[in-house]
Formats: sequence, C-alpha cells, structure tokens
Amino acid sequence: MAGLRERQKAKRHRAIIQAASTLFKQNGYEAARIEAIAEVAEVSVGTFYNYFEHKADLLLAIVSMEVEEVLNQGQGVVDAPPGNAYDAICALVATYYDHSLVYLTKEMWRTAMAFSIQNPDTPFSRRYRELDHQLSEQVVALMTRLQRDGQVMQAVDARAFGELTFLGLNGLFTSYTVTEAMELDALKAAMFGQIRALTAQIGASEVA
Amino acid sequence: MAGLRERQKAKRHRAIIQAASTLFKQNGYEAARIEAIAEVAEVSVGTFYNYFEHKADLLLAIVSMEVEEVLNQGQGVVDAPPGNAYDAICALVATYYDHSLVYLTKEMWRTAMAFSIQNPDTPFSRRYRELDHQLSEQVVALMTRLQRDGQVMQAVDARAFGELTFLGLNGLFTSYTVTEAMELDALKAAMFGQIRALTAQIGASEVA
DNA sequence: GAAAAAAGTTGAACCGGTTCAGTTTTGCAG
DNA sequence: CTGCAAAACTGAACCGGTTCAACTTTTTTC
Repeated sequence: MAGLRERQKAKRHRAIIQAASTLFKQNGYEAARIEAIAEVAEVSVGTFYNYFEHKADLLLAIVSMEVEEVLNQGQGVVDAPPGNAYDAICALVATYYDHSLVYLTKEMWRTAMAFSIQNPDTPFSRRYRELDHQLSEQVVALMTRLQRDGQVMQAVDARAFGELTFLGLNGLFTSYTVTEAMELDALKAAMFGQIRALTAQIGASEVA
Repeated sequence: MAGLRERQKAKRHRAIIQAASTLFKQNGYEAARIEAIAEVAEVSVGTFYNYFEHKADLLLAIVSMEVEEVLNQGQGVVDAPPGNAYDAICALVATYYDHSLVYLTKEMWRTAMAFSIQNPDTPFSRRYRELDHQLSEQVVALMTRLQRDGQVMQAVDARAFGELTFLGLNGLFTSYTVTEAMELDALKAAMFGQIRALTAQIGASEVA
C-alpha cells in the first residue's frame, strides 16, 4: 500500500528533520530560522507547522534518538555490571554522560529541558518526561540487581536510592548544560563523588 | 540625597513590580502583556525595558523574595533541628515546600526555571543559581549539624549527602510544578519517602 | 539663569515563531 | 476518465516581546 500521500509525508518529515539537523549544527538552534529550515527542506513555512507543532519539536526527534540509544547501552551495564556497586553505578552514569553530546549540543539540551518544563501539557513534554522516567527506572534496575548480587546491602531501599541517584545525575547534568565552560570530565568527577559517598554507605562492607 | 531622578526611579520600579504582581495573579504570567503591565504602572513600554531586561526579570524579584524568606525560616530548622535525622530533614524540606506557593504559582515557577535554564548567561540565571546554591548549602549545613549532634553516622560524607538531598528535593519540586494536578501533600510524601530511605542508612542506629 | 550634557521616556517599527483563509494535489466513486 | 471530497500546501498576516531613533526632563556647568 504506502500510497503516494503516505510516502510523500514520510519523505518530507525526514527532509525537515534533516534540514533542521544541518542548520542546528551550523549555527545553533536559536539561529536556525523556521523559514530557513523550511527552505532547505523545500517546503513552505505553513507545511512545516503541518508536521511539527513547535520549533522545539524538532529537538524531540533528536532527544528521543539520543536517549533510546543511551537506554540500550545502559541495558548492557545493567545486565552485566562491573564487580562492585561504585564501579557499576559509575559505569552506567558514564554511559549516559558520554553519549550526551553525540547528537545534541548544550544549547539544544537547554532548549529541550526549558521547553519541557514550560509547556508540560504538550506531547513534547510528555514524551520527554517518559524518557526521563525510563532512565530513572534503569538506574533502579541496576540498584536492584546490585542488591541481588550482594553488592548493595539488603536493608537498603533500592528503588528509593535508584531514584535519588537519577535525580542527582539529572540535576548535575542540568548544571553542566547551563555552564558552557564545564567539561564532561568535571561533570563525571562531580557525579562520581556523589556515587562514592553513596556507595560508601550502602555498598557491600569491604571498602576498597 | 535622593534627587528627583533617584526617587522617580524607585517609584517607577515599585509601580511596575506592583502592576506585574497584580496582573500575574489575575490571569497568569503568560496572559499578562507587557503593554498592559506598562499601562497599569503608568509607564510606556520602552520605559518598562529601561527597568527590566526581560519580562521574566519580573519573576526574579518575586523568586528572590520567596527564596530569601525560605532561607530565613530554614535557618531556624538548622539552628534547632528536631531530634532525629529523619524529622529534621523532613522539617527543612517541608519549610521549603510549604512556602513555595505564597508568592508564586506553578506557572511562574515553571517560567522562572525554564528561563534560567535557557538563558544561563543572564543576570536572572546567575541570581537564580545563586539562590539554588544557598539552599543547597543550607541542606549541607543541616546534615553537618546532625552529624555533629550524633544524629548522622560519623562515617558519612555530610556534604555529598546534603547536596544529593538538595538535588532530590529540587528534582521532585520540578516534577510538582510540571504536574498541575499534583498537590503539595503528594510532593511532600514523595520526598519524605526518599528521606526515610536515606536516613535509614545514614541515621544514628536505633530505628524508630 | 542660560545652555550644554546627561539621563530618561516614548511609541512606532522590528523580528521571528505561529496561524489561517484560500489554493492545489491526491484518492476514490461512478 | 471525470467530478468531488478530503488532505495537504502555501505565504501573507498576526502576535507579543524587544529595540531604537527622536524627544523631554533633569542635572551640571559657567
């Protein structure tokens, strides 16, 4: 089946995202005018808005791709975590952080975050929160797994600590995107410090 | 000694904030047009922008007042914390949360947060982060005090746990502002759960 | 106290994201 | 094929935050 209409639609959708990606990389998100994006995609401004509700929705496609890849990689860590709690949690966090600038710049992250906060009732925001939720659940899954493996004390509330860890890594990531000068290494160092403190309390007894 | 110019300036500044507050309360932040604010303040649009760089700067004045009051109240908790770690941290968090909607609506919080993320190089954002930092330091101060008082195990890294707690309460507060239907009680319940889990691990031995 | 300088005010114009009434294209029934 | 309804396209106009060149008021200078 795939009628002409269907195919054209998919083609245009791709063309717009492609055009946007190019222009975003070239001069940043702000600088990319809808008019320019539409022109490169060989489409009118009106048509652009037939495909996307807001300019920011262009970011959603990219953020989704980004987070989905990261969730996939993260699953690898959860399935076969390094020996101790500290190393395991750091490995997961590093997976997230290291991937974060593959498709998106800090400016794009900021725009996506800001938009999602300011417009909570849009599909964009719902999807963004859903992705956050999945990341949070993955941290919980790791924490639970570590507990099962005896790397985390039985008495701890794995879910609560997993969620708290996620809020921590998320909060620090926000600081990172907001501080143009901050390097990935500094972000990791900050988060690893938190994880060190945390695992010192909840990790299996013998301290390295 | 307060020349005419000086006095007029202060008067107009006050008039604009007053007008904005009124209109924000009346119909929300978005709905309040600069033109309307200027009109109520008996000032031209151009003059408005002589006093404020962005519309969002109006929120800064309110957010500052809000956070400063909360820091004051919070100091009371830090200086004389309830008996055990759980109660003390919950008391501080409740102080923050309970005060949060006195001057600001959820919409205003969202706008302030979003603006601060998206425009990190503005005075607004710098000030906003400074306030966040002070709150974080207050949580650290409480944690340190609790440790000194023997309510938190000596081995824990009070700073790290304080900062993590702040990131947690901040992250949950964001969720709260983003979910129009969520009540203050639900927010508190969620955060208290985190604190329960946390203090179970780092609190002085005897569990209630 | 006149005149120049400095500071402040003003509103029309700008800018760029978003909307919408009118037009074109596509799919389908007869 | 033809005609028609539905879907998609288009770009000029809208909207509201922000800018700016011209104007007014205050302060300073001599």
